[in-house]
Amino acid sequence: MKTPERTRKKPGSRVREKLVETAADLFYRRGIENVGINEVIERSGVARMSLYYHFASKDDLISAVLDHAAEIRLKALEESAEKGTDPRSRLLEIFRSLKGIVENEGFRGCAFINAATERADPSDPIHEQVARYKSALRGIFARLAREAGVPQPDLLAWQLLFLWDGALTEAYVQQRADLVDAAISAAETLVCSSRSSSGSGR
Amino acid sequence: MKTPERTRKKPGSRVREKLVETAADLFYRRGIENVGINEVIERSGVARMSLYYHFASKDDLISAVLDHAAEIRLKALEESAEKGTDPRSRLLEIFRSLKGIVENEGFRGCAFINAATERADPSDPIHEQVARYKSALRGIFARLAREAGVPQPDLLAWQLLFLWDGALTEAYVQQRADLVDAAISAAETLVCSSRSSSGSGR
DNA sequence: GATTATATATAGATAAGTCTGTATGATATT
DNA sequence: AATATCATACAGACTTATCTATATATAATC
Repeated sequence: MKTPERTRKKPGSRVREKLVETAADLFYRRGIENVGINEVIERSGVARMSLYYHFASKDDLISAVLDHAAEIRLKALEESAEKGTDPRSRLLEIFRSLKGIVENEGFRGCAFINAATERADPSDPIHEQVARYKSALRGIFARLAREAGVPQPDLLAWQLLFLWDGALTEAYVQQRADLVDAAISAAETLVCSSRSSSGSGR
Repeated sequence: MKTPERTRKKPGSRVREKLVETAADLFYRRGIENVGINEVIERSGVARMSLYYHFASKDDLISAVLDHAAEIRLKALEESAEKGTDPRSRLLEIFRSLKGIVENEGFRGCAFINAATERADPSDPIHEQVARYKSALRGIFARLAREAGVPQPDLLAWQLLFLWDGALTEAYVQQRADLVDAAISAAETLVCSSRSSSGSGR
């Protein structure tokens, strides 16, 4: 059974980093299954066998790419949240950061949803990884909702996650970055409808 | 240049129908790009050249499959809406029908979003088809919202579409059909927050 | 009615290209 | 010497689409 944990062993290598970054970009922009190993190594300027030295398989590379993407994205969202002064505004700041995401050149929806879609089999390890990322994102929502004192923080967190995913998806499908404004206003409605005992009107 | 409009000419053929139905099932359950035409014809019990007689290419078959799926889905949603007595409840009835959709054995998210995701290139004709379907769905939302007399029916329609897409996506990613309850309650919140002058509180 | 044409369907072989992963050996780098 | 990287060639398994030849059944025409 190969050695699937080779990935975690030597995380610090310039070649390895280059492979992950290049693959992350290619996989996102063109779809994981539409990008072959050959293209990854050509664009990385790395030898074929160097890839298979660092990664047991293409799946192993994909896994590393998703880990990398999750780390970056979650960190960026936490930073966006810090722009808000109270929990409620921190929640909305995260949603406002959607704008920058979808306006990005080459935006193509949520990388994690895309990955889960391309791998149709729900028992594929990728699915667990995607579910974990989405749970982490939902965890941020839930934490802020709890801090804001809303009555059902977990419910609100799920609802905000639906809005998040839906906005990313439609901005991609309809090719319209401005749609996120509607998502932001929906988030405001949901957040403000979940009143705590003490709160400011809008 | 062959004759690409052959598809539309003779829509009524048992073999053709069988191909579309079989492909629709296989494409949805396993992903379009993960299913070869070999499998489609084997499962259909149809000869290879019969497929290429009715369809110019695999892409042409995919297009027919999406048309077929859109027709069925939109019709079913209109029927769900009829269970409601007034525009507002008709909107919510559509959302309640989500439950049955995600509880379906082999549920794998939205077939149209999945198709758009697998075809990464936004200029792929499939994208237009997917966008058209989503616009039709949003059109249903917007019509009912207008009939309900909400102040910004188009805005509400987009927001409901985000919820719709997000709920389908997360129910798939997290493999939890019960999540749609949270989406239904969010829809209620949004619909009821978009008050018309005369309306009942909740 | 007999003949001819057209539409539909089948069968199998195969072209031409894709893909992942491996085998092998040489070469740097530390 | 051990680790890391490179360069090429290759195996084997896929893919879509094409080609050729054949079988029916219906429709058009003489």
